[in-house]
Amino acid sequence: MSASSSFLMTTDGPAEQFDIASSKSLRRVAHLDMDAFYGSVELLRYPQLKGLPVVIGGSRRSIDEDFLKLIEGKDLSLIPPCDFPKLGRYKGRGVITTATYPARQFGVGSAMGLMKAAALCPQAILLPVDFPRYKHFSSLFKQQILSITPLMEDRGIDEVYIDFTHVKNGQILGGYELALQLQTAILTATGLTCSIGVAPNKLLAKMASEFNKPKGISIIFEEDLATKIWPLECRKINGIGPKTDQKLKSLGINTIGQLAQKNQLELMQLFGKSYGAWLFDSAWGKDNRVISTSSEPSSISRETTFDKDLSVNQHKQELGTTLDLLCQQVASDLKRKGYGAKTIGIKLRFADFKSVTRDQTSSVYIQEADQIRKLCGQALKRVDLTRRIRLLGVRAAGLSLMKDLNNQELKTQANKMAEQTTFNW
DNA sequence: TCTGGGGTCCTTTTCCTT
DNA sequence: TCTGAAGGAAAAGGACCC
Repeated sequence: MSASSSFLMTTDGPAEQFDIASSKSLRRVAHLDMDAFYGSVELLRYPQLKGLPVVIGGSRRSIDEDFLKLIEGKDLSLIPPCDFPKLGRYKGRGVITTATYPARQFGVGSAMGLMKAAALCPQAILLPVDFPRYKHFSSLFKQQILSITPLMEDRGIDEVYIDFTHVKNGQILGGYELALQLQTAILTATGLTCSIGVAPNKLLAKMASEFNKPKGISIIFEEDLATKIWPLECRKINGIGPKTDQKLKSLGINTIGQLAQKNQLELMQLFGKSYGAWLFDSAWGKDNRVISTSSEPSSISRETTFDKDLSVNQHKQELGTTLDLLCQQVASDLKRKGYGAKTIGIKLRFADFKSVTRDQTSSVYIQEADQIRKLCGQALKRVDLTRRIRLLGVRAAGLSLMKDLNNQELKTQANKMAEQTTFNW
């Protein structure tokens, strides 16, 4: 798999970059990114779609049901490609979650509206998103990593950071040896490929993992900054998004190298104290964040976009039903994960795509759908509801593990909650 | 023709209390 | 009673990421 994988050699060669003789470990951090994750997972069960334009997304109940009918009782790998639903037949709201390379050649990309994508490539095959399946493969590849390296930070469904510093083979060729070992283990266990960047810190490792996709391994040392990092666009820094990039460009800053030549104080004046300082440090490859192996959620939310924009006057019932459902979903998420929440928030997005949020904080931790619903009602009273509504969401924040709260506390809570007022659309 | 859903983090604004 | 300052907490919004 990796015979062609790249290895970024520095002028002196990698062996000179760390001191094996004194067995002093250099900090080596890896970023591992699965290659085209959703699409690759789908191709494992529909290999006949390899090389064809395929998009995944737009999941709506109607599509999912049609799709289930199509595949029911069949040998999935034998369904002819012409039987799969085509993008051109689809009408309605939704976005592309991901597109395979053949589909991208038509200009179709993730986050694109389905209708726009259909206009560009009507013949593309549309697969519904199968999140449980991706999660399953996600845990498979992470298990492989953990069986080899103990310090792994979960960064989402298809990527992780790994601390190579004190792991066996982690220092050989700057981390190349261990990266290769991980790639092989993951391919054997899942049939999926990944790209790995190894660097002195997370920031650089993340950039390095993008260098040679797919199946790449890229090794970066501190002294590679000027040659390997500075020529890149600012947007390649994880944390510089479209807005900041635009602002940087308007200042004549296009590359990371140009950003590094700026005065830090000036950046702090332009972008704010903390973000400005961070921009400067990032341009100089500085990042001292540690690998965090555990994390607690700070919020749990559910939201949904309606097929059509709804008005409170005409669609009172549909809005009410949806709000109830979202509250029930958040409640069940909270219970399943064992959390209580003190703050409940609602989110509305209007027909003009503008959003508002309103939070309501309770004096006690709550978990039940009707308690959440009551707080949502209080929050909704503070929103101007004359505009048509596109999206409705419910969020629980201020979380605490319920097992940490004692029974007496919970009883007091129940009493207090009984006093809350209700809201109807 | 538009633009999902689930998160995190940060900044600014608003509100409350002293 | 009114006003203003100060500080903290909560709320709101925005940017970003996968």
